[in-house]
Amino acid sequence: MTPPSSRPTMRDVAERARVSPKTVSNVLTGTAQVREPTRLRVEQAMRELDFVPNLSARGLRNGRSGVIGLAQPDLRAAFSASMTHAVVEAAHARGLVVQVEETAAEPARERDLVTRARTHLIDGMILNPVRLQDSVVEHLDHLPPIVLIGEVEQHRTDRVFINSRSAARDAVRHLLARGARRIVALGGAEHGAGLDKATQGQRLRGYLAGLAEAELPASPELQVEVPEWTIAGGAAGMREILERGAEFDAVLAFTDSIALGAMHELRSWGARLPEDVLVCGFDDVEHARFAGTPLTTIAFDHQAYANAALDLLTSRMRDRGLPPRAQEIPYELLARTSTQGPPAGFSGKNSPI
Amino acid sequence: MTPPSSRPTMRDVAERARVSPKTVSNVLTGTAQVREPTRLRVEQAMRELDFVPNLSARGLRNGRSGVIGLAQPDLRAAFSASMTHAVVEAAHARGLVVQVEETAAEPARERDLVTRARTHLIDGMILNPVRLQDSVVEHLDHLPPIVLIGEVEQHRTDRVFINSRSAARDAVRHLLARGARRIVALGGAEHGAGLDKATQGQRLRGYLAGLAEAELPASPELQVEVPEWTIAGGAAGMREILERGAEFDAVLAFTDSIALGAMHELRSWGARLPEDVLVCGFDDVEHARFAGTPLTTIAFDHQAYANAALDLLTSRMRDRGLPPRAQEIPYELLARTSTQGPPAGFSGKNSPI
DNA sequence: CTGAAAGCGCTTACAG
DNA sequence: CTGAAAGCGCTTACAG
Repeated sequence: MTPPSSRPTMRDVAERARVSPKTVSNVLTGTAQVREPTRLRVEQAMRELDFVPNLSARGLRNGRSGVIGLAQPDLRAAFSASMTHAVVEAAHARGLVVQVEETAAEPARERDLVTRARTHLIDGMILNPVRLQDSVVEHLDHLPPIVLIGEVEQHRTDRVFINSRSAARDAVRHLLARGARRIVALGGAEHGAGLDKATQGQRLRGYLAGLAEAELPASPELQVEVPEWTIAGGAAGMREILERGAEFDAVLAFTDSIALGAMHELRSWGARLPEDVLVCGFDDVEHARFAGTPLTTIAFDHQAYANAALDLLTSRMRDRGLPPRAQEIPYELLARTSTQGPPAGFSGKNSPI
Repeated sequence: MTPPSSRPTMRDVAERARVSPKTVSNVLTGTAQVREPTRLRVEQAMRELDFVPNLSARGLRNGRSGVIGLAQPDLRAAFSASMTHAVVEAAHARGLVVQVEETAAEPARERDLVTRARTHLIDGMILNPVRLQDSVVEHLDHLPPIVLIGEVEQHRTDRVFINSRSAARDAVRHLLARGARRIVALGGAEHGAGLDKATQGQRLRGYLAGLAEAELPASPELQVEVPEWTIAGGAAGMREILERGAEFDAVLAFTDSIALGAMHELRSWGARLPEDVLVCGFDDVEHARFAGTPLTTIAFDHQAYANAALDLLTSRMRDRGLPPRAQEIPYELLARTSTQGPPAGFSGKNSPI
């Protein structure tokens, strides 16, 4: 094992520049003014020695590491990838680096993360929760600053969100306006844990509200939960609806990845898109626009979302006593080919595979 | 600012358990045997105080942080997302956490990362290089252990790779066997920097080799570089070929994301897939299988790839004196709908948009 | 199996 | 504007 001391330290720099370590520190952090010639001497010594400050030592001393955590359920999902990109960019702009965590692989992972977060050298955390918002809140006093992303129903943590309920209702209105009457909810169901889960619950509520205001019935047959919000998960959910033999003419998928899986499954059962079935997604990830049938979706500015999360997080890192804040990011429905109606309708009974 | 001392320390635990700090350390690290009753007393004290070790202090003391870096060009790309997932899982299994970096956003980012890597508290780094393999090699002595992923042409660094050259040649053979004769290379070109860049160069060489062994000419008109290996980048590259008025009957895209963009662009120019044009990608990301026209691609085990990278990295973290090692991961060509030939052929002249 | 001392490399008061 | 001292919270020799 290479000994830790193989790297030059501030002390080495100080000796070479003939100043005290404190002056080197001043040059590095800009805490105090340093006279030009002294500063140049110190900088040259740093260059000559190829000095790099030891962040463990700095972290130990001032209690901050410059690292934030970003925890998401499944890093493979397109929305996660887009959010990781946006958070890394936003963090970089603020002099922070990002440690990523994945919570959905094992049930215990999200709880572990929250209870053991402090062990991970992080100054703060952005968490896209699947299950555990309550237990986050319980542990809040023992945790580093946390910003939740998504529609978590509590008011003790900072959070960034889009109004998923209203967005889902808008999506239903759009599908109805394009001639749909029997809309599948792909991602949540009233029975099951549907309404209990943060983002999923809000989208389901919006779906139900959209049907209600059009005085259309909500049919359990047209609702299905999707455990993994991936393309494969969406395909599996769609298959379940099709195997039920349900009749429908539109699908509201709770993410774009789910929508892509649904479109694939529908095509393989012989459905024409959008002639038979309209499809709407959520998130506007890159492949929504480039899908075989370009996907209508709820779009919002992912970078603005990440910037808001980092603003909340860094302000709380400066002052943990701030009241909890919630910031809403605007969305818009982007109509693409996948909802060019009116749809003829489809059913798994039409064409067993 | 919350003072660093707000958390209980090993000293607090030691006092409560009536032992020395050293014993607490022994319980924590398992360095030395601790008698059962003592250990239980210490563990109870840790629980009562909600003690979590300070990793900055541990890192300062033993020179390791337990964090590895993962640097990729563009975190939004589907392959990056898949690799991030796989590396996080592999790291987790080894008790490590992952800090992510993005290098393509600004030209200086990759160099910065390499020259300043040590500042980032990381014990090692997995780097998917775009430009800078040479300068990585130059700096190697001053860097933490590095594993390169991708087809970098040098032999001083540990690396994991698939044989992209042979894979690209296999893809060309496959396209030719399915009836193609004029194959677009979407991602690299002989003129331009085509052959100089690691992965891109290997795939281009394989493409040229495949044509040569069939005694078919390589036409510069059918080659184009794609600066961003994303869906949008693929669409832009395909558009350039189409606007040249080139005639072709197949596309070898250098990643699946590029392929998806190409398929979208082809469709919007009126091409039928695969009736007019065959398309083959690279990487087998999830959306390749679920594309409107399921995509033939070069598939390999992403998790095995990540595991290999971590094995190389952790072994080098233990012993920096090891000779450089290269590990090849096997691939296979997965034939899907997008290469069901024979293709009729297409040209941008057919249908100006 | 357990303890007392020293030190990893920084930065923060405290002096000048 | 610069310096000498102390200490952040651990772990590593060194004793017993």
